[in-house]
Amino acid sequence: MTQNAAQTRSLRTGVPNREAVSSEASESIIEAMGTRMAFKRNAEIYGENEPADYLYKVASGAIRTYKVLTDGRRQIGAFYLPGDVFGFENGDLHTFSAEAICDSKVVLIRRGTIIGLAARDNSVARELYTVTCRELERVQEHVLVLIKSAEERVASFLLEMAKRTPGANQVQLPMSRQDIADYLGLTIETVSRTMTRLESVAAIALPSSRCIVLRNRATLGRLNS
Amino acid sequence: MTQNAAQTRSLRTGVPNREAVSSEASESIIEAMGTRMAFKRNAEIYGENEPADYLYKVASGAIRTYKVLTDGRRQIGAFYLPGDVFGFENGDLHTFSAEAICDSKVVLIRRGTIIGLAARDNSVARELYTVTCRELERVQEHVLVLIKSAEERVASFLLEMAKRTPGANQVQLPMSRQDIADYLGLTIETVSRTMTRLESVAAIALPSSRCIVLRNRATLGRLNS
DNA sequence: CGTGCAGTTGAGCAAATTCAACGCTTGTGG
DNA sequence: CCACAAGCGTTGAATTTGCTCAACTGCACG
Repeated sequence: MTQNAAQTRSLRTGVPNREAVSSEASESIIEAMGTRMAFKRNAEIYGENEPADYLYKVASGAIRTYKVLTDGRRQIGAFYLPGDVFGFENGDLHTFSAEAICDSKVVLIRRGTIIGLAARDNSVARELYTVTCRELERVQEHVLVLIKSAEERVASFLLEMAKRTPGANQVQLPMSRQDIADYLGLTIETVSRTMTRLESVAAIALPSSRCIVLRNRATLGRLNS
Repeated sequence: MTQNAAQTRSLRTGVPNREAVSSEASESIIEAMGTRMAFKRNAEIYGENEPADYLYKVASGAIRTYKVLTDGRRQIGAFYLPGDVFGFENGDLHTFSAEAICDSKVVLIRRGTIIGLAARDNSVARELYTVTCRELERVQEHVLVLIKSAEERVASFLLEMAKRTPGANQVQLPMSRQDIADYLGLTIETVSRTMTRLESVAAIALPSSRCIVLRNRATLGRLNS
Protein backbone atom coordinates (compact mmCIF):
# COMPACT_ATOMS: atom_id res chain seq x y z
CA MET A 1 0.00 0.00 0.00
CA THR A 2 2.94 2.33 0.47
CA GLN A 3 5.03 0.85 -2.30
CA ASN A 4 4.77 3.98 -4.39
CA ALA A 5 6.19 6.33 -1.83
CA ALA A 6 9.77 6.40 -3.03
CA GLN A 7 8.86 7.06 -6.61
CA THR A 8 9.38 10.71 -7.43
CA ARG A 9 10.00 10.66 -11.17
CA SER A 10 8.71 13.88 -12.58
CA LEU A 11 6.89 12.73 -15.66
CA ARG A 12 3.78 10.69 -15.78
CA THR A 13 4.86 7.26 -16.83
CA GLY A 14 3.74 5.65 -20.02
CA VAL A 15 3.83 8.83 -22.05
CA PRO A 16 6.57 9.09 -24.65
CA ASN A 17 8.43 12.08 -23.37
CA ARG A 18 8.82 14.32 -26.28
CA GLU A 19 9.58 17.70 -24.68
CA ALA A 20 10.90 15.92 -21.65
CA VAL A 21 13.22 18.77 -20.82
CA SER A 22 10.69 21.58 -20.76
CA SER A 23 8.24 19.29 -18.98
CA GLU A 24 10.73 18.53 -16.30
CA ALA A 25 11.58 22.18 -15.99
CA SER A 26 8.14 23.67 -15.66
CA GLU A 27 6.51 20.79 -13.88
CA SER A 28 9.19 21.04 -11.27
CA ILE A 29 8.08 24.63 -10.83
CA ILE A 30 4.94 23.18 -9.35
CA GLU A 31 6.97 21.23 -6.88
CA ALA A 32 9.30 24.11 -6.11
CA MET A 33 6.55 26.66 -5.55
CA GLY A 34 3.87 24.37 -4.21
CA THR A 35 3.03 23.26 -0.73
CA ARG A 36 3.04 19.61 0.22
CA MET A 37 -0.05 18.17 1.86
CA ALA A 38 -0.93 14.76 3.22
CA PHE A 39 -4.32 13.12 2.76
CA LYS A 40 -5.55 10.08 4.62
CA ARG A 41 -7.21 7.16 2.86
CA ASN A 42 -10.62 8.23 1.45
CA ALA A 43 -10.05 11.87 2.39
CA GLU A 44 -11.57 14.39 -0.01
CA ILE A 45 -9.11 16.64 -1.79
CA TYR A 46 -11.76 18.71 -3.50
CA GLY A 47 -15.43 18.37 -4.33
CA GLU A 48 -17.44 18.76 -7.50
CA ASN A 49 -18.53 22.35 -8.09
CA GLU A 50 -16.06 23.74 -5.62
CA PRO A 51 -13.84 26.57 -6.85
CA ALA A 52 -10.81 25.22 -8.68
CA ASP A 53 -8.17 27.28 -6.94
CA TYR A 54 -5.31 24.81 -7.13
CA LEU A 55 -3.47 22.44 -9.37
CA TYR A 56 -2.28 19.22 -7.81
CA LYS A 57 0.61 16.89 -8.37
CA VAL A 58 0.77 13.45 -6.78
CA ALA A 59 3.94 12.93 -4.75
CA SER A 60 2.99 9.57 -3.30
CA GLY A 61 -0.07 7.37 -3.01
CA ALA A 62 -2.96 7.39 -5.49
CA ILE A 63 -5.92 9.65 -6.26
CA ARG A 64 -9.28 9.07 -7.87
CA THR A 65 -11.54 11.67 -9.46
CA TYR A 66 -15.22 10.87 -9.76
CA LYS A 67 -18.74 12.04 -10.27
CA VAL A 68 -21.85 10.73 -8.58
CA LEU A 69 -24.78 10.59 -10.96
CA THR A 70 -28.32 11.35 -9.90
CA ASP A 71 -29.21 7.69 -9.58
CA GLY A 72 -26.35 7.09 -7.16
CA ARG A 73 -23.95 5.44 -9.59
CA ARG A 74 -20.41 6.68 -9.27
CA GLN A 75 -18.23 7.16 -12.33
CA ILE A 76 -14.51 7.39 -11.76
CA GLY A 77 -12.93 9.73 -14.27
CA ALA A 78 -9.31 8.87 -13.66
CA PHE A 79 -6.71 7.42 -11.36
CA TYR A 80 -3.64 9.55 -10.71
CA LEU A 81 -0.34 8.05 -9.62
CA PRO A 82 2.88 9.66 -8.41
CA GLY A 83 4.09 12.22 -10.94
CA ASP A 84 0.64 12.85 -12.40
CA VAL A 85 -0.89 16.32 -12.40
CA PHE A 86 -4.61 16.73 -11.85
CA GLY A 87 -7.25 19.26 -10.91
CA PHE A 88 -7.06 21.70 -13.82
CA GLU A 89 -10.38 22.81 -15.22
CA ASN A 90 -11.65 24.88 -18.06
CA GLY A 91 -13.91 26.96 -15.86
CA ASP A 92 -13.55 28.10 -12.30
CA LEU A 93 -15.21 25.09 -10.73
CA HIS A 94 -14.15 21.48 -10.45
CA THR A 95 -16.27 19.23 -12.63
CA PHE A 96 -15.23 16.14 -10.65
CA SER A 97 -14.49 15.35 -7.03
CA ALA A 98 -11.11 14.04 -5.95
CA GLU A 99 -10.24 11.65 -3.12
CA ALA A 100 -7.14 9.91 -1.87
CA ILE A 101 -7.38 6.18 -2.57
CA CYS A 102 -4.79 5.42 0.08
CA ASP A 103 -2.72 7.67 2.37
CA SER A 104 -1.17 10.09 -0.11
CA LYS A 105 0.99 13.16 -0.39
CA VAL A 106 0.10 15.86 -2.88
CA VAL A 107 1.80 19.07 -3.95
CA LEU A 108 -0.55 22.02 -4.37
CA ILE A 109 0.04 25.20 -6.30
CA ARG A 110 -2.36 28.10 -6.74
CA ARG A 111 -3.93 28.10 -10.14
CA GLY A 112 -3.61 31.86 -10.25
CA THR A 113 0.13 31.54 -9.80
CA ILE A 114 0.40 29.18 -12.75
CA ILE A 115 -1.89 31.30 -14.89
CA GLY A 116 0.15 34.37 -14.04
CA LEU A 117 3.37 32.59 -14.85
CA ALA A 118 1.95 31.29 -18.09
CA ALA A 119 0.97 34.79 -19.17
CA ARG A 120 4.56 35.93 -18.83
CA ASP A 121 6.51 32.76 -19.51
CA ASN A 122 5.82 30.98 -22.76
CA SER A 123 7.32 27.70 -21.65
CA VAL A 124 4.92 27.51 -18.71
CA ALA A 125 2.01 28.23 -21.00
CA ARG A 126 3.17 25.52 -23.35
CA GLU A 127 3.53 23.13 -20.47
CA LEU A 128 0.02 23.86 -19.28
CA TYR A 129 -1.18 23.18 -22.78
CA THR A 130 0.77 19.94 -22.99
CA VAL A 131 -0.65 18.66 -19.71
CA THR A 132 -4.15 19.46 -20.91
CA CYS A 133 -3.58 17.65 -24.21
CA ARG A 134 -2.22 14.66 -22.35
CA GLU A 135 -5.38 14.61 -20.27
CA LEU A 136 -7.46 14.83 -23.43
CA GLU A 137 -5.67 11.81 -24.86
CA ARG A 138 -6.19 9.92 -21.64
CA VAL A 139 -9.94 10.55 -21.67
CA GLN A 140 -10.12 9.56 -25.34
CA GLU A 141 -8.44 6.29 -24.42
CA HIS A 142 -11.01 5.88 -21.68
CA VAL A 143 -13.80 6.22 -24.24
CA LEU A 144 -12.24 3.50 -26.37
CA VAL A 145 -12.09 1.20 -23.34
CA LEU A 146 -15.72 1.75 -22.43
CA ILE A 147 -17.11 0.37 -25.66
CA LYS A 148 -15.39 -2.98 -25.25
CA SER A 149 -16.47 -6.19 -23.55
CA ALA A 150 -15.90 -6.71 -19.85
CA GLU A 151 -12.90 -8.93 -20.47
CA GLU A 152 -11.31 -6.40 -22.82
CA ARG A 153 -11.94 -3.57 -20.37
CA VAL A 154 -10.27 -5.36 -17.50
CA ALA A 155 -7.35 -6.43 -19.71
CA SER A 156 -6.89 -2.86 -20.93
CA PHE A 157 -7.04 -1.57 -17.39
CA LEU A 158 -4.37 -3.97 -16.19
CA LEU A 159 -2.10 -3.13 -19.12
CA GLU A 160 -2.59 0.57 -18.49
CA MET A 161 -1.72 0.20 -14.83
CA ALA A 162 1.31 -1.93 -15.69
CA LYS A 163 2.49 0.70 -18.17
CA ARG A 164 2.18 3.40 -15.54
CA THR A 165 3.80 1.37 -12.80
CA PRO A 166 7.42 1.17 -13.82
CA GLY A 167 9.41 -1.99 -13.51
CA ALA A 168 8.31 -5.54 -13.53
CA ASN A 169 5.21 -7.37 -14.64
CA GLN A 170 3.88 -7.12 -11.15
CA VAL A 171 1.35 -4.44 -10.29
CA GLN A 172 0.22 -3.44 -6.82
CA LEU A 173 -3.25 -2.01 -7.27
CA PRO A 174 -3.95 0.76 -4.79
CA MET A 175 -7.66 0.77 -5.59
CA SER A 176 -10.51 -1.56 -4.63
CA ARG A 177 -12.55 -3.70 -6.98
CA GLN A 178 -15.35 -1.18 -6.59
CA ASP A 179 -13.05 1.59 -7.80
CA ILE A 180 -12.03 -0.48 -10.82
CA ALA A 181 -15.65 -1.31 -11.55
CA ASP A 182 -16.69 2.35 -11.38
CA TYR A 183 -13.82 3.28 -13.66
CA LEU A 184 -14.63 0.64 -16.25
CA GLY A 185 -18.40 0.98 -16.11
CA LEU A 186 -18.87 -2.57 -14.79
CA THR A 187 -20.10 -4.11 -11.57
CA ILE A 188 -17.76 -5.29 -8.89
CA GLU A 189 -18.87 -8.88 -9.49
CA THR A 190 -18.07 -8.72 -13.18
CA VAL A 191 -14.61 -7.33 -12.45
CA SER A 192 -13.98 -10.07 -9.94
CA ARG A 193 -15.21 -12.84 -12.21
CA THR A 194 -13.21 -11.49 -15.13
CA MET A 195 -10.02 -11.40 -13.08
CA THR A 196 -10.61 -14.99 -12.06
CA ARG A 197 -11.16 -15.95 -15.69
CA LEU A 198 -7.99 -14.16 -16.79
CA GLU A 199 -6.15 -16.09 -14.11
CA SER A 200 -7.66 -19.38 -15.22
CA VAL A 201 -6.43 -18.83 -18.78
CA ALA A 202 -2.98 -17.98 -17.38
CA ALA A 203 -3.02 -14.41 -18.62
CA ILE A 204 -2.40 -13.14 -15.10
CA ALA A 205 -1.63 -14.45 -11.64
CA LEU A 206 -3.30 -13.22 -8.47
CA PRO A 207 -1.00 -13.76 -5.49
CA SER A 208 -3.39 -11.53 -3.57
CA SER A 209 -6.42 -9.55 -4.67
CA ARG A 210 -4.50 -6.29 -4.92
CA CYS A 211 -1.41 -7.81 -6.52
CA ILE A 212 -1.55 -8.71 -10.20
CA VAL A 213 1.22 -10.44 -12.12
CA LEU A 214 1.03 -10.15 -15.90
CA ARG A 215 1.92 -13.58 -17.17
CA ASN A 216 0.91 -13.27 -20.82
CA ARG A 217 0.81 -9.80 -22.26
CA ALA A 218 0.01 -11.19 -25.70
CA THR A 219 -3.25 -12.64 -24.44
CA LEU A 220 -4.10 -9.42 -22.63
CA GLY A 221 -3.10 -7.34 -25.64
CA ARG A 222 -5.20 -9.38 -28.01
CA LEU A 223 -8.14 -8.38 -25.89
CA ASN A 224 -7.06 -4.78 -26.06
CA SER A 225 -7.55 -2.82 -29.27
CA MET B 1 -29.94 16.93 -45.42
CA THR B 2 -28.80 20.44 -46.25
CA GLN B 3 -30.71 22.15 -43.51
CA ASN B 4 -27.58 23.20 -41.71
CA ALA B 5 -26.12 25.15 -44.58
CA ALA B 6 -27.30 28.59 -43.60
CA GLN B 7 -26.11 28.34 -40.03
CA THR B 8 -22.89 30.28 -39.62
CA ARG B 9 -22.91 31.29 -35.96
CA SER B 10 -19.35 31.51 -34.81
CA LEU B 11 -19.43 29.72 -31.48
CA ARG B 12 -20.20 26.11 -30.84
CA THR B 13 -23.66 26.11 -29.37
CA GLY B 14 -24.44 24.80 -25.96
CA VAL B 15 -21.33 26.18 -24.32
CA PRO B 16 -21.79 29.11 -21.98
CA ASN B 17 -19.78 31.72 -23.76
CA ARG B 18 -17.63 33.21 -21.15
CA GLU B 19 -14.94 34.97 -23.15
CA ALA B 20 -17.31 35.23 -26.03
CA VAL B 21 -15.61 38.33 -27.34
CA SER B 22 -12.11 36.97 -27.52
CA SER B 23 -13.47 33.70 -28.85
CA GLU B 24 -15.28 35.43 -31.62
CA ALA B 25 -12.23 37.50 -32.39
CA SER B 26 -9.63 34.79 -32.62
CA GLU B 27 -11.86 32.10 -33.99
CA SER B 28 -12.74 34.44 -36.78
CA ILE B 29 -9.04 34.63 -37.50
CA ILE B 30 -9.37 31.07 -38.61
CA GLU B 31 -12.08 32.07 -41.00
CA ALA B 32 -10.27 35.17 -42.19
CA MET B 33 -6.95 33.46 -42.81
CA GLY B 34 -8.22 30.03 -43.74
CA THR B 35 -9.22 28.55 -47.03
CA ARG B 36 -12.67 27.22 -47.62
CA MET B 37 -13.02 23.68 -48.92
CA ALA B 38 -15.99 21.55 -49.88
CA PHE B 39 -16.27 17.86 -49.08
CA LYS B 40 -18.78 15.49 -50.56
CA ARG B 41 -20.78 13.08 -48.44
CA ASN B 42 -18.49 10.42 -46.94
CA ALA B 43 -15.36 12.12 -48.25
CA GLU B 44 -12.32 11.79 -46.06
CA ILE B 45 -10.97 15.02 -44.61
CA TYR B 46 -7.97 13.42 -42.97
CA GLY B 47 -6.91 9.96 -41.89
CA GLU B 48 -5.63 8.50 -38.67
CA ASN B 49 -1.85 8.79 -38.37
CA GLU B 50 -1.62 11.36 -41.09
CA PRO B 51 0.32 14.54 -40.28
CA ALA B 52 -1.89 17.04 -38.51
CA ASP B 53 -1.04 20.09 -40.59
CA TYR B 54 -4.35 21.88 -40.33
CA LEU B 55 -7.06 22.97 -37.99
CA TYR B 56 -10.59 22.83 -39.28
CA LYS B 57 -13.76 24.75 -38.69
CA VAL B 58 -17.11 23.57 -39.93
CA ALA B 59 -18.88 26.15 -42.08
CA SER B 60 -21.77 23.95 -43.14
CA GLY B 61 -22.74 20.31 -43.03
CA ALA B 62 -21.52 17.85 -40.40
CA ILE B 63 -18.31 15.95 -39.69
CA ARG B 64 -17.55 12.74 -37.83
CA THR B 65 -14.21 11.69 -36.38
CA TYR B 66 -13.62 8.01 -35.80
CA LYS B 67 -11.23 5.19 -35.21
CA VAL B 68 -11.43 1.67 -36.57
CA LEU B 69 -10.38 -0.89 -33.98
CA THR B 70 -8.44 -4.01 -34.85
CA ASP B 71 -11.57 -6.15 -34.79
CA GLY B 72 -13.28 -3.93 -37.33
CA ARG B 73 -15.53 -2.06 -34.96
CA ARG B 74 -15.68 1.65 -35.60
CA GLN B 75 -15.82 4.12 -32.73
CA ILE B 76 -16.97 7.61 -33.52
CA GLY B 77 -15.20 10.13 -31.33
CA ALA B 78 -17.32 13.15 -32.06
CA PHE B 79 -19.76 14.88 -34.36
CA TYR B 80 -18.92 18.42 -35.38
CA LEU B 81 -21.57 20.86 -36.51
CA PRO B 82 -21.29 24.34 -38.07
CA GLY B 83 -19.17 26.57 -35.86
CA ASP B 84 -17.24 23.71 -34.27
CA VAL B 85 -13.47 23.49 -34.52
CA PHE B 86 -11.81 20.13 -34.90
CA GLY B 87 -8.58 18.45 -35.92
CA PHE B 88 -6.17 19.76 -33.29
CA GLU B 89 -3.85 17.19 -31.82
CA ASN B 90 -1.28 16.99 -29.12
CA GLY B 91 1.34 15.42 -31.34
CA ASP B 92 2.02 15.83 -35.02
CA LEU B 93 -0.30 13.09 -36.19
CA HIS B 94 -4.05 12.78 -36.19
CA THR B 95 -5.26 10.21 -33.69
CA PHE B 96 -8.64 9.93 -35.41
CA SER B 97 -9.89 10.01 -38.97
CA ALA B 98 -12.40 12.62 -40.12
CA GLU B 99 -15.13 12.34 -42.75
CA ALA B 100 -17.94 14.51 -44.00
CA ILE B 101 -21.26 13.05 -42.94
CA CYS B 102 -23.09 14.97 -45.64
CA ASP B 103 -21.88 17.47 -48.24
CA SER B 104 -20.02 19.99 -46.12
CA LYS B 105 -17.92 23.12 -46.27
CA VAL B 106 -14.92 23.43 -43.99
CA VAL B 107 -12.45 26.25 -43.35
CA LEU B 108 -8.84 25.11 -43.08
CA ILE B 109 -5.96 26.93 -41.52
CA ARG B 110 -2.37 25.76 -41.23
CA ARG B 111 -1.57 24.60 -37.76
CA GLY B 112 1.82 26.24 -38.02
CA THR B 113 0.15 29.57 -38.67
CA ILE B 114 -1.96 29.26 -35.53
CA ILE B 115 0.98 28.07 -33.46
CA GLY B 116 3.05 30.97 -34.70
CA LEU B 117 0.28 33.42 -33.97
CA ALA B 118 -0.21 31.92 -30.52
CA ALA B 119 3.47 32.36 -29.72
CA ARG B 120 3.21 36.08 -30.37
CA ASP B 121 -0.39 36.83 -29.54
CA ASN B 122 -1.61 35.85 -26.11
CA SER B 123 -5.27 35.98 -26.99
CA VAL B 124 -4.76 33.43 -29.74
CA ALA B 125 -2.88 31.17 -27.36
CA ARG B 126 -5.67 31.49 -24.83
CA GLU B 127 -8.22 30.73 -27.48
CA LEU B 128 -6.34 27.61 -28.52
CA TYR B 129 -6.31 26.56 -24.89
CA THR B 130 -10.02 27.25 -24.49
CA VAL B 131 -10.92 25.20 -27.54
CA THR B 132 -8.84 22.31 -26.21
CA CYS B 133 -10.51 22.49 -22.80
CA ARG B 134 -13.90 22.55 -24.44
CA GLU B 135 -12.94 19.41 -26.31
CA LEU B 136 -11.80 17.83 -23.06
CA GLU B 137 -15.15 18.56 -21.47
CA ARG B 138 -16.94 17.12 -24.45
CA VAL B 139 -15.00 13.86 -24.24
CA GLN B 140 -15.63 13.66 -20.50
CA GLU B 141 -19.33 13.99 -21.21
CA HIS B 142 -18.98 11.21 -23.74
CA VAL B 143 -17.49 8.97 -21.04
CA LEU B 144 -20.45 9.65 -18.78
CA VAL B 145 -22.85 8.70 -21.57
CA LEU B 146 -21.07 5.44 -22.34
CA ILE B 147 -21.62 3.94 -18.90
CA LYS B 148 -25.39 4.29 -19.11
CA SER B 149 -28.10 2.00 -20.43
CA ALA B 150 -29.05 2.04 -24.09
CA GLU B 151 -32.14 4.10 -23.43
CA GLU B 152 -30.19 6.67 -21.43
CA ARG B 153 -27.51 6.88 -24.10
CA VAL B 154 -29.97 7.57 -26.86
CA ALA B 155 -31.86 10.08 -24.73
CA SER B 156 -28.62 11.87 -23.86
CA PHE B 157 -27.60 11.91 -27.49
CA LEU B 158 -30.87 13.44 -28.62
CA LEU B 159 -30.69 16.09 -25.90
CA GLU B 160 -27.12 16.89 -26.85
CA MET B 161 -28.03 17.27 -30.49
CA ALA B 162 -31.02 19.41 -29.59
CA LYS B 163 -28.82 21.65 -27.46
CA ARG B 164 -26.40 22.09 -30.32
CA THR B 165 -29.06 22.64 -32.93
CA PRO B 166 -30.47 26.02 -32.08
CA GLY B 167 -34.13 26.74 -32.19
CA ALA B 168 -37.06 24.49 -31.75
CA ASN B 169 -37.58 21.06 -30.30
CA GLN B 170 -37.11 19.60 -33.74
CA VAL B 171 -33.77 18.12 -34.72
CA GLN B 172 -32.68 17.13 -38.21
CA LEU B 173 -30.08 14.44 -37.72
CA PRO B 174 -27.40 14.56 -40.41
CA MET B 175 -26.01 11.16 -39.40
CA SER B 176 -27.23 7.62 -39.98
CA ARG B 177 -28.34 5.14 -37.34
CA GLN B 178 -25.02 3.40 -37.83
CA ASP B 179 -23.17 6.62 -36.99
CA ILE B 180 -25.26 7.09 -33.87
CA ALA B 181 -24.68 3.47 -32.86
CA ASP B 182 -20.92 3.77 -33.32
CA TYR B 183 -20.93 6.98 -31.30
CA LEU B 184 -22.94 5.50 -28.44
CA GLY B 185 -21.29 2.10 -28.39
CA LEU B 186 -24.51 0.31 -29.36
CA THR B 187 -25.73 -1.63 -32.37
CA ILE B 188 -27.86 -0.09 -35.05
CA GLU B 189 -30.75 -2.35 -34.05
CA THR B 190 -30.62 -1.23 -30.44
CA VAL B 191 -30.62 2.42 -31.48
CA SER B 192 -33.58 1.83 -33.74
CA ARG B 193 -35.55 -0.11 -31.14
CA THR B 194 -34.79 2.47 -28.47
CA MET B 195 -36.00 5.31 -30.68
CA THR B 196 -39.19 3.41 -31.32
CA ARG B 197 -39.65 2.85 -27.61
CA LEU B 198 -39.03 6.54 -26.86
CA GLU B 199 -41.68 7.35 -29.42
CA SER B 200 -44.12 4.88 -27.93
CA VAL B 201 -43.82 6.53 -24.51
CA ALA B 202 -44.35 9.91 -26.18
CA ALA B 203 -40.91 11.23 -25.27
CA ILE B 204 -40.22 11.96 -28.92
CA ALA B 205 -41.93 11.93 -32.28
CA LEU B 206 -40.42 10.55 -35.47
CA PRO B 207 -41.97 12.27 -38.49
CA SER B 208 -39.16 10.67 -40.47
CA SER B 209 -36.16 8.64 -39.42
CA ARG B 210 -33.77 11.60 -39.57
CA CYS B 211 -36.17 14.07 -37.99
CA ILE B 212 -36.72 13.92 -34.26
CA VAL B 213 -39.17 16.04 -32.31
CA LEU B 214 -38.57 16.26 -28.59
CA ARG B 215 -42.00 15.98 -27.05
CA ASN B 216 -41.09 15.46 -23.41
CA ARG B 217 -37.73 16.71 -22.29
CA ALA B 218 -38.50 15.77 -18.70
CA THR B 219 -38.77 12.12 -19.64
CA LEU B 220 -35.60 12.31 -21.71
CA GLY B 221 -33.80 14.23 -18.99
CA ARG B 222 -34.81 11.75 -16.32
CA LEU B 223 -32.97 9.19 -18.36
CA ASN B 224 -30.01 11.50 -18.60
CA SER B 225 -27.78 12.01 -15.57
C1' DC C 1 -39.08 -2.41 -62.68
C1' DG C 2 -35.46 -4.22 -60.20
C1' DT C 3 -31.43 -3.16 -57.16
C1' DG C 4 -29.33 -1.35 -53.22
C1' DC C 5 -29.33 1.25 -49.10
C1' DA C 6 -31.32 2.69 -44.64
C1' DG C 7 -34.19 1.59 -41.21
C1' DT C 8 -37.34 -1.39 -38.56
C1' DT C 9 -38.86 -5.54 -36.36
C1' DG C 10 -38.68 -10.36 -34.51
C1' DA C 11 -36.62 -14.56 -32.31
C1' DG C 12 -32.98 -16.71 -30.01
C1' DC C 13 -28.71 -16.19 -27.66
C1' DA C 14 -24.82 -14.42 -25.04
C1' DA C 15 -23.11 -11.23 -21.82
C1' DA C 16 -23.43 -8.64 -17.87
C1' DT C 17 -26.34 -7.39 -13.90
C1' DT C 18 -28.92 -8.40 -9.80
C1' DC C 19 -29.63 -10.72 -5.72
C1' DA C 20 -27.83 -13.68 -2.45
C1' DA C 21 -24.66 -16.36 0.12
C1' DC C 22 -20.24 -17.21 1.80
C1' DG C 23 -15.01 -16.80 3.05
C1' DC C 24 -11.27 -14.12 4.56
C1' DT C 25 -9.07 -10.43 6.94
C1' DT C 26 -9.02 -6.65 10.14
C1' DG C 27 -10.23 -4.15 13.93
C1' DT C 28 -12.88 -3.65 18.30
C1' DG C 29 -14.69 -4.63 22.62
C1' DG C 30 -15.77 -7.85 26.21
C1' DC D 1 -7.69 -14.23 24.09
C1' DC D 2 -11.88 -14.94 21.91
C1' DA D 3 -16.20 -13.27 19.87
C1' DC D 4 -18.09 -10.58 16.67
C1' DA D 5 -18.96 -7.05 13.32
C1' DA D 6 -17.51 -4.67 9.17
C1' DG D 7 -15.27 -4.37 4.87
C1' DC D 8 -13.63 -6.55 0.84
C1' DG D 9 -13.63 -9.99 -2.43
C1' DT D 10 -15.38 -14.22 -4.57
C1' DT D 11 -18.82 -17.34 -6.27
C1' DG D 12 -23.51 -19.12 -7.69
C1' DA D 13 -28.26 -18.80 -9.70
C1' DA D 14 -31.75 -16.22 -11.85
C1' DT D 15 -32.82 -12.32 -14.60
C1' DT D 16 -32.28 -8.60 -17.75
C1' DT D 17 -30.16 -6.25 -21.34
C1' DG D 18 -28.29 -5.77 -25.53
C1' DC D 19 -26.35 -8.45 -29.46
C1' DT D 20 -26.61 -11.58 -33.48
C1' DC D 21 -28.84 -13.29 -37.24
C1' DA D 22 -32.54 -12.90 -40.26
C1' DA D 23 -36.48 -11.20 -42.60
C1' DC D 24 -38.96 -7.47 -44.27
C1' DT D 25 -40.37 -2.47 -45.55
C1' DG D 26 -39.90 1.94 -47.72
C1' DC D 27 -37.46 4.73 -50.67
C1' DA D 28 -34.20 6.61 -54.05
C1' DC D 29 -31.85 5.77 -58.20
C1' DG D 30 -30.49 3.59 -62.30
